[in-house]
Amino acid sequence: MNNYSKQREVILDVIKNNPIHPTAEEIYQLTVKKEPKISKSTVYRNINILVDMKKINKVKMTVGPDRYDYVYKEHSHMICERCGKIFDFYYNFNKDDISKNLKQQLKENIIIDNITIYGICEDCKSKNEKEEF
Amino acid sequence: MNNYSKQREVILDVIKNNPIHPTAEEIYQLTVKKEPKISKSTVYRNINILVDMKKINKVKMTVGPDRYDYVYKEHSHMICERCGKIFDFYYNFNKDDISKNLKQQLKENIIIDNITIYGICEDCKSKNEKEEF
DNA sequence: ATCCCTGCAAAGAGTTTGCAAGTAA
DNA sequence: TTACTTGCAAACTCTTTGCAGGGAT
Repeated sequence: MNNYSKQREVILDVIKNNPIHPTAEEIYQLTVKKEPKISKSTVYRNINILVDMKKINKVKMTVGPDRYDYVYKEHSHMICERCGKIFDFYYNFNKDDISKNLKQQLKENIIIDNITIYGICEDCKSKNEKEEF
Repeated sequence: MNNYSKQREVILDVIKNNPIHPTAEEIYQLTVKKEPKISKSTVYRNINILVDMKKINKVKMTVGPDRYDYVYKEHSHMICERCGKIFDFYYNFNKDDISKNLKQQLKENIIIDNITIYGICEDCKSKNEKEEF
């Protein structure tokens, strides 16, 4: 399926060592320091391959480009809808019970991959103290 | 802040009466039937205004354009990562407990807006029976 | 030898913006 | 009459793709 590629190795390494949920652009900027001739399309292509290989996760943002996340341990994300900051956290969702509910309501067996919370972080909340929060 | 606008009313109406989680393009196609001279930029502008007004929700897709959702009752979404289908469902997440955990782990008071599950639906699962699911 | 990978440049999808004219308050 | 809204077209951001050459197996 996939041949070895130095570029892909460096890209994965960059994502692994930068737990900042980098965007494709940030991954490119970090990778190009180690592989000066790499092109942005190679970065995009390999990011997609790594997502398919389940070595990294794509994190959907409410605003701005997608971000990526090295899969080191199962965790959840809380994403601020205002500023886009991503927080990792651990929570023991009752996946069996959620699955049971999904099955009842949707009449489908769903495989739960991950659970994401969209909300407002403290900084953004305090910037909006006048509003209806 | 916002003046009345016929176009915006029609757009909201279209979203309200089409619980199919339409994309901006679909909203435009449905709206243009009632308002033949409306432009796509007006649709985009008003969608953003309606999101700001919290009359509709933006639903982030794993693939393809964003979709929109009339806010009629609090519910959660399960989004298939393979085909992009959105399922509405109701689940009584223990938001107080989740908030408590977020506070402990992130040292921030987070306002939870909505909880989205990303997973694989039954159709997509059976199309991949050979794989490691 | 065959298939996968690369860089480059160009194209693509989806969304936003500047502008001059029109409409609401 | 001031501030918000519109349609149009152009610009913009992010991502994907076609191609010819290079590298892995």
